[in-house]
Amino acid sequence: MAALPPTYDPKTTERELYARWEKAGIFTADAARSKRAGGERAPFTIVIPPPNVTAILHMGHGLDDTVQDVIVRWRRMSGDETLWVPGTDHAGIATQNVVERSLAAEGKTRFDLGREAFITRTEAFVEKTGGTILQQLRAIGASCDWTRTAYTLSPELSVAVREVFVTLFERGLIYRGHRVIHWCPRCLTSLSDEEAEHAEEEGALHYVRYALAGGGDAAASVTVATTRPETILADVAVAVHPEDERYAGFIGKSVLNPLLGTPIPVITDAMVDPEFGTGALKITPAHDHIDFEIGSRHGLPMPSVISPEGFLEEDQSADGLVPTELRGLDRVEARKRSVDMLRKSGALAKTEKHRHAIRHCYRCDTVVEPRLSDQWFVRMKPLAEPALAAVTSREIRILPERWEAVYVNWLEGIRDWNISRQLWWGHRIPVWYCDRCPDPIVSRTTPDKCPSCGGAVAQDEDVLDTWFSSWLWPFSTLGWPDKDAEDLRAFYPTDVLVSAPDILFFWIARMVMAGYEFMGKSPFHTIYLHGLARDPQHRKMSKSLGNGIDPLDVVDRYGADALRYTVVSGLGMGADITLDPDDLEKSFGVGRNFATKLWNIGRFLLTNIGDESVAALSTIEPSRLTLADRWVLGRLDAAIEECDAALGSARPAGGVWPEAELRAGLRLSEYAEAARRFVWNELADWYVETTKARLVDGGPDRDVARAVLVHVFDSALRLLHPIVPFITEALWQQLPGGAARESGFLAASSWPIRGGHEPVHEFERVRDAVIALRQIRADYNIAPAKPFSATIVASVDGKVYESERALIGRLARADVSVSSTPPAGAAAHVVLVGGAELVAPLAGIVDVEKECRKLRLELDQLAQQLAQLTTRLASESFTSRAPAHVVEGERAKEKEWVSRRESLARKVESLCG
RNA sequence: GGGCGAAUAGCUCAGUUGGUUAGAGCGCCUGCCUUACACGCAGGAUGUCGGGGGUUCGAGUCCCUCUUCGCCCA
Repeated sequence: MAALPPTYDPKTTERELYARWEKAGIFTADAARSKRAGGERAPFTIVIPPPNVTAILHMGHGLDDTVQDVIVRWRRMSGDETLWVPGTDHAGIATQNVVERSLAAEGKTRFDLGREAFITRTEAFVEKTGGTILQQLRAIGASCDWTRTAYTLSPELSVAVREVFVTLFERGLIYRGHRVIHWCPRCLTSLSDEEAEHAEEEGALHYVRYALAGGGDAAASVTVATTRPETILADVAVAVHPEDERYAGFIGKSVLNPLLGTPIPVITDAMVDPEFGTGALKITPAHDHIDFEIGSRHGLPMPSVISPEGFLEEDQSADGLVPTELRGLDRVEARKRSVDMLRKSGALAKTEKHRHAIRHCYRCDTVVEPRLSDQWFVRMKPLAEPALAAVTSREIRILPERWEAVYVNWLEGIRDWNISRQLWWGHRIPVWYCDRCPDPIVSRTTPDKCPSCGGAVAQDEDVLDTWFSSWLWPFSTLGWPDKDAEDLRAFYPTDVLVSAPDILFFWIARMVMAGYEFMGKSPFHTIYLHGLARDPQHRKMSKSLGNGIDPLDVVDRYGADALRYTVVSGLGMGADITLDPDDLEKSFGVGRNFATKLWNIGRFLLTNIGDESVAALSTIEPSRLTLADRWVLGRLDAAIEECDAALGSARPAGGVWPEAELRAGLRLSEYAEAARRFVWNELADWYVETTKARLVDGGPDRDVARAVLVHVFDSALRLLHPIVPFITEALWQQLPGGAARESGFLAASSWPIRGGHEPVHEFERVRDAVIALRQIRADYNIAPAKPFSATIVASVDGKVYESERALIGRLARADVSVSSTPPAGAAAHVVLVGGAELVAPLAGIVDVEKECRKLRLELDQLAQQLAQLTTRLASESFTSRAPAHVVEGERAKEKEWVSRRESLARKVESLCG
């Protein structure tokens, strides 16, 4: 066998291994093997949150897709027919923006090209640069089924989108509405509520006097507080709360628009908050959501004075309303000018600072403009009900639990979803209008003439919100609307949806709704929401802040396994992960170090086991196993159990999560820690050390050690494979018999199961004795290589020390004897856990003072704790009320502590007088 | 303004239904290149579990309250 280098080199391994996995078809699911399609295996499906087709991999993907891959590899090894569906999202606004920017560089706009040419150009762009991210996912080891790669704008998925639109229209759940929506003046499209994000900003609240019209009391006026004085031009009323006595005298009268001098009525509406500002609200129905509602109720006109691009402009609804000095100004500029004008005319009473939440476009961060327009909406209430019930009935669980409240809260206050976008890149709305007939034509197939009158038809200009295609992702990717599609039968419902919480509403909740509406079943049973990648200042990683980390950079420097291990071990349930873009070594050294450690354990094994065949553990006569052998096998079982417990159930057995499993499972960091602890702190630190002499000594015991080592390391590699797939595969392939076992790939091998090995507590005595000897060595600065002698004084049960005497001595590099009486003379002392004493006569160097100080301190601390324990046990209220096993445990502890205290006291007595 | 959540070692975080002498990684201190590993080994230090009150035999864990911070929705 070739000599292995002392550090693992991911570069020479990872790419080649991935290619071999892919070529062997390990990631390709077979629908026929799914139980739902008559096969033998339980299906397990994850659909990837589709990244934007033009995106490149960032740390958010690195995190999200690592989590999915860990889960998927775990299930694949556990024998499920596992499918991880990859794909991309056409990302309407984002992709259109990118192409428009490239056009702008040529001095052109999309309107110069025209719709068709623009789409052709965008398609070419996507063709060329799109899907890069799918290639990048391979570099981090993502075991997606690439034969099923999907795309939201593919012909297949477009059929699903059209089917859903038409069906919902037929069910009365899609309608066209004329109302105020969120409008991005930069993207020139409407946005849904979710896409218009809140951000707190320092603004100003202007108090403006509206004088009473018609002479009379010249001093009488109503003062209105507004953050948007430039919209005063489009005011059509002032509203007050009907029970607000302050304004009782004004109701039904008119006040003068302070910028235009035209009269507008004072009306009452219960929606007005008397507590806010002055309690009087100016009504501008075309430029505010609430004003629109009030305006509609009162049948008021709705003039609009702001253009789609956000400039003050008149249109036919607002003929003559915009004075020349404001005309053509941008919103912000117009606001300043309006304030000046109001100040000059004396209408401005005062201006206050005002913190308030302003909505911004989630794609370009431009301040959103409320705009009156015609849009298509989905009626959400009926869709929300099953989605809500799914969580309360435990068909779906959300991890971590706290997001469940957020989900419920959102669904309970759900509002209709604006799905039309004034873009060109996306699914064109399947609605046509006839010149002569009033009703729109909503159709699955593209009509060439009006079905009623045979006249010409024109398709709706708008496209659908991208999320209107991605909410179908769990079934559209599996072949729906073909209800007999093999994949759909075999793999729907899917199992776990892994994502960050920021798209809980955009995407996840809507997928649940679509799942129930079109499949009659929830699309998945578990929603796993992980945290976000943040920098050391705790800021979210983002392109604009420049604090991102390129996962490929990390892979290049430390390997994919280092990236994955770092992410998984640092990702507590729902917790954010902190990574430093300026110090990758600090951030990912943890993972790299772990990989190297694993590599070196393998290196030790492979170089010391030799080329002769290794016996299967099952063929080893149990009586030939040493204490250490039995101990490590017991620890392996414990580690498997801990990993299984941390990962939890793959699915709810009866379709509904039982209470006990509802919050359990998918604790990936605990799984990683349990596996790490076993491999590093138990296998490497202790067991491997115990085998060194046995491997050198030869003889039949050598074969026992070799068998146990190979078995235990093989199992450890299996346990770790989902987290660090490359290095475990590379090592496993070299293990004696490795590649010949099972399918030839660890990635396709089985998850370890416990071997029924009892825990071996006696070995803890060995460890304690070794640690105590090392303490003495450190305390007295005895050089590591210099041997010293020590006696273990065990008055009662010294059997373990007797039988493991040589091992203890070797691990501590000391000459150990066991006796029932302590040796005479000055010595260093440690009282061991079970009450045995360790005495090391160190002629000439023992510091009796120091020994006494150490022992007294220990005795004091123990006495104190023991006193508390004794008091507790003496208390009737404790012994009678606490559960029996707790009391029992405390009694056992007391017994042990008493014996230890006696040993310590005796020692102090004899040594310190 | 409404809702949800967080506060545990210098840092990042575990701590599942109340019952261990409160843990891990990183960092820190001391000594070691002991031929698998210095990306390592051995030994060590570090916590009034945000403040206050309560329930309980028993509270990091449950309740109330205050402080600070975060997220979501108006």
